[in-house]
Amino acid sequence: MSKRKIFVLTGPTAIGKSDVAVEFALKTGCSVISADSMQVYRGLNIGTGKITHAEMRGVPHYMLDVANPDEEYSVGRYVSEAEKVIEKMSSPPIVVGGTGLYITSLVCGNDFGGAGTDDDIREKWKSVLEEKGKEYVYEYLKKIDPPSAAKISINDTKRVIRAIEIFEITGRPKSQSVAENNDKYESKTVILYDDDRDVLYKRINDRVDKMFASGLIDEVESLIRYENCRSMQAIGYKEVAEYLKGRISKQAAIEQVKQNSRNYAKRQLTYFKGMKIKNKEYVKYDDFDGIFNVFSNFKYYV
RNA sequence: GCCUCGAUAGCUCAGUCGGUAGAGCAGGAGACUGAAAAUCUCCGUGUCGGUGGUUCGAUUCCGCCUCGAGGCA
Repeated sequence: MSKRKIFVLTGPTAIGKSDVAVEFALKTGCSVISADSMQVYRGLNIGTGKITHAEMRGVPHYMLDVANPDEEYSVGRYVSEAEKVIEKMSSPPIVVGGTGLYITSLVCGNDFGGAGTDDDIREKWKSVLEEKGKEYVYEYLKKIDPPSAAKISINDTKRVIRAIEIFEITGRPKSQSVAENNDKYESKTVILYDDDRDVLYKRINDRVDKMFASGLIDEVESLIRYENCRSMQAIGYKEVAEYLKGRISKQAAIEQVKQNSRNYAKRQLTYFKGMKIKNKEYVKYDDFDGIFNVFSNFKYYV
């Protein structure tokens, strides 16, 4: 059985992915699959820059609003759910989003070594971390999985604990159980870019201003009961929550949302650059013809 | 007008008992396999406000000037 084909469109936050995707979908008749770790949550609309119903212009969008804000969504869940959606499609979809890990995991078919998650194990090691310190936890990882320990910083406690978790669930060290990419799909990826960093940052700042103008604060207020949930670590939400609790001024919240968004965009750019994925190509964000050309050429040669 | 305190990296500031200086943030580069809008790693030469003086040597001490902040009139 030959591999299914997918188009992938990504780029830093505020570069204009959603619009391009709809344009492309309207021209080709394909559907859009979101690849965004925060737009999966219902109710997180303004702050995540989620496309509105009107903006979809009739194009079917998937993987938006698939979880409640108090759920703990994850890459693993994303991959299996998105795969199911793609299975049902007769023509290639366009996968659009800024969450690089979701994209690479979906396209490559990562199975994460068959290890899921185990809250008990995580909680256990979190308390060990608090009681005995990161050195102790790191030493343990060194003992059970030296190659992983060598790659992970002692300070990156999330990854240290995850590596231990994989070992405790599967009985094998992460360095041996995580499979190589198996290229689940035949994909063509377009990374939208802007050659002027300052212009990108300006666009981000303006977009944040628009979010506040369109009611971000009210949106966060309506979600404030989820403040300790994973969804509320999203940029735009955590900062506004601080404001609503009276810890920072409104102006400070706005500035922080801008700052964190800019830092996030920077990290995204680094991720895309190093993304190990086949057929990736950079196209300037406003070069619509270029984007269409890249995708349509791909259509013919596969 | 007088007095006091400031003036050091893009920003906020530390420091040098006189031997040309360092943190946080910003910025840059990088990592990333079930928290990823998360998490983590690396990168710091700047007329130490200007100008005279003391000194072997001044960003550091002294004088004057400029600009801030506050106080007294």
